[in-house]
Amino acid sequence: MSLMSVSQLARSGGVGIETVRYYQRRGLLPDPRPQRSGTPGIRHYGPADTRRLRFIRTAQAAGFTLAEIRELIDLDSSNERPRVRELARGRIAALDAQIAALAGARQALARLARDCAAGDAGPCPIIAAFEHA
Amino acid sequence: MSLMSVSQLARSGGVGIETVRYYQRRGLLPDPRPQRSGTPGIRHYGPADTRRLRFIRTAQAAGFTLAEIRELIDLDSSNERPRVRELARGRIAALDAQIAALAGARQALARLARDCAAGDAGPCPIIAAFEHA
DNA sequence: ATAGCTCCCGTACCATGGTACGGAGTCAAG
DNA sequence: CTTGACTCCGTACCATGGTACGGGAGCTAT
Repeated sequence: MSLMSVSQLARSGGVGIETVRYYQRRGLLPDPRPQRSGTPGIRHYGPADTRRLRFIRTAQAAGFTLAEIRELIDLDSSNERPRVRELARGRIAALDAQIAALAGARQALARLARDCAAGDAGPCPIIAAFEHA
Repeated sequence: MSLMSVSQLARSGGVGIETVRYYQRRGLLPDPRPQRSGTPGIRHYGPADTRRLRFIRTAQAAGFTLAEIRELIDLDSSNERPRVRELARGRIAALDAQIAALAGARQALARLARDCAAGDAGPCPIIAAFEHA
């Protein structure tokens, strides 16, 4: 299981084969064949690729875009930790803003759903409220 | 100011003109000219359109897609409040999940940023952690 | 009445994150 | 030595939410 085919790699990362190939095109996953450029043939992948794939999924879950993830990966090789921290802090701030916005919307929506359920007369307060907020 | 041009309507809703036209194509905003179909000429908009535009923006902020917003609008005319509540509840659940995911990512990222700032030796813990999470 | 804005309209294009397709090559088993 | 599974590759397509372009018509002020 140390050397995997693309489909095994994809499964190990919980993504589709096409997604693996897409990540390679985006430079997020190494394409294991720059030996002589243009060499054809079947690629084989190792544990590092599985880790990389996990990295991508986790960073994605934290809200990083693929472009940012690519930057993080590149920074990893170049040891520029301050820049990594800068990206992380930016993402934290964005997450805070996003969480606050969603929480606000959630509260408003929950209250409206309660009001809407409370009576069946007149215009639905959910719709009405969205026109004025 | 009661009857507006498209650009005034767009400004009143904080969107671009093209966005107004896009919403019309998507059926989110009425196209004020079904008098005789195909009548050309300049359209005029009223306060109801501004309200509708605000509704769209607010619902969007609550995470509804344009398709769902369209459904909400259609339901408003047909008085199906149970269905509106159902959509609202679904959205609340989705918001809860999304908020939890983002909060988790935020906490992890914040801790990692602290760890990363704590020392400059070895691999950056942010990158490393994402490979195993 | 001519310039200069705005409008209308269709169509094309953008970013993001994939997903699908078709043809050709490769590989292992029966 | 053929069949079937898997791979490679380029290209095209998808959804979402817009944004831009270009030509022609109309309004308004000078």
